[in-house]
Amino acid sequence: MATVTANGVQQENGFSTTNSAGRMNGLMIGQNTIPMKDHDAIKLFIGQIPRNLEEKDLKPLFEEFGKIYELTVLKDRFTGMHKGCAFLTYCARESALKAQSALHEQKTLPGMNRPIQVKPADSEGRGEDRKLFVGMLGKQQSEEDVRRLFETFGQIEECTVLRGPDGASKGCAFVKFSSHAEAQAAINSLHGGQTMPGASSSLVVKFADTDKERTLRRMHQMAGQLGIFSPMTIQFGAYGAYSHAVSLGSTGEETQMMQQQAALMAATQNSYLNPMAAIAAAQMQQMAAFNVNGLVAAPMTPSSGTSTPPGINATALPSLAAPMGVNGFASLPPQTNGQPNNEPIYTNGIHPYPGETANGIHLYSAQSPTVTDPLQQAYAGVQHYAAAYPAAYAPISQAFPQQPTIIPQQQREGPEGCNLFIYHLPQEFGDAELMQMFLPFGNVISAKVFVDRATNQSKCFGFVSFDNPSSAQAAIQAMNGFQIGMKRLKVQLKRPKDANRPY
DNA sequence: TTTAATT
Repeated sequence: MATVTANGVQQENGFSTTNSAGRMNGLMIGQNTIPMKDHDAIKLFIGQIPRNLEEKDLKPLFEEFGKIYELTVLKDRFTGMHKGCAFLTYCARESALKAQSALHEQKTLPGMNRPIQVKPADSEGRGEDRKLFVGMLGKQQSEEDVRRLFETFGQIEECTVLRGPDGASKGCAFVKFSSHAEAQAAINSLHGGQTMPGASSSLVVKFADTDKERTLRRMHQMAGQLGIFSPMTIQFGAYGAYSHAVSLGSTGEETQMMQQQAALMAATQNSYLNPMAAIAAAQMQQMAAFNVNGLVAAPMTPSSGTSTPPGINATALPSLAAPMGVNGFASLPPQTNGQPNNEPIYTNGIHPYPGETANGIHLYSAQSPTVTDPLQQAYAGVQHYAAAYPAAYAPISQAFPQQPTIIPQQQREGPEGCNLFIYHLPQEFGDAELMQMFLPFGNVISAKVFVDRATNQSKCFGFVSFDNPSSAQAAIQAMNGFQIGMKRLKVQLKRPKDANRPY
């Protein structure tokens, strides 16, 4: 029995039902309605979604164009962090087309500085083998100008000039053709052929980077930035090894190893001033921490085949490789690629420090003489945080910055059991950094660093309030003992006797 | 001079 969908498209599949609005609902079998979609339905990628919007918030916006078959907000699989984009499949192909033309680049959701993106997901078409990067454009050249330049070579599906937040062109663009051959033809004719007004050299037309290449470039940039400020020889050593691998042309495993090292560098460099960078490093590592065997790559050991970079202290190397092998972010068997392993494995995945027992009690003989390598210490700090991160998974609903509404103007108390006292904060930390550090664990209603009135200097302690006790507990679990520089944070429930005083 | 994001 053929039925007609809400938008009038004939549908050849089975027994349909309708809801109260008269829309087709799906296939009814007994009491259950199974959603149906067109065989040629299009999966859409939705970009530029504010990170506080979940499926239920998005649904009304998209339902306007037809019955939704599936809507999934993308989350980081490890941190649960909203990625700011989603996949959307309508039951009817036609709905997808309507939504795309009505919404793509047509409106900007609150808090975003770019318009919403609605287009077929990458999985729908073939890869990026028909997308060109165009460099050395004039800063004045618009999408239209670029289009005119390329339209003789074929059907242009997409043309975007890259712009900064202020809207100024970055002098480059992406142009997507409907076929690889068209794209190739454009390269052949245009690359290097002319110099645009204001450009420093001739036009660049080449296939756009793959995801892999992009990741590599980011690593490289990050490593470069770290190198500039790096006070530690070992970081230059790590960077050297990384560059070496790049120049060889990287295999998957080498890429993983580079990511590990980059993460390590980030952890080291930034844990003094910026634990968020350490957090970012931890997130990066999730992508790369383990090789196909589930074993950790041990890239920096002298036996790994990669030459030991000049200037690196060889005795420091095993101390780098070993902790990676022992502790993953997930609980893994204690395999270490042949590295000796005498360390206990803790079932909760958290690796306590020397001076701290497995159940988290501080003995406060903390700075063990056996852990003196600052890199290792910094790494341990990241490990501690990252290992405990899954515990913070559930409460995450508000993402990092760009949420002006959750930045408190003044200190607010949460309910009993929701207020934390944090000591041993870095001198440089202000309210904003404190808040950022605790946002992953839930809804922070207040974050206050105490400041000396006379000097305006931080007193290195502060208070953070959540709106529920389990967020507070998750934060204690993850952040108490978190190493920043040479200090470890003390994170505990605020003593109730202060409860009624603002401070 | 390589995007903000692609399960």
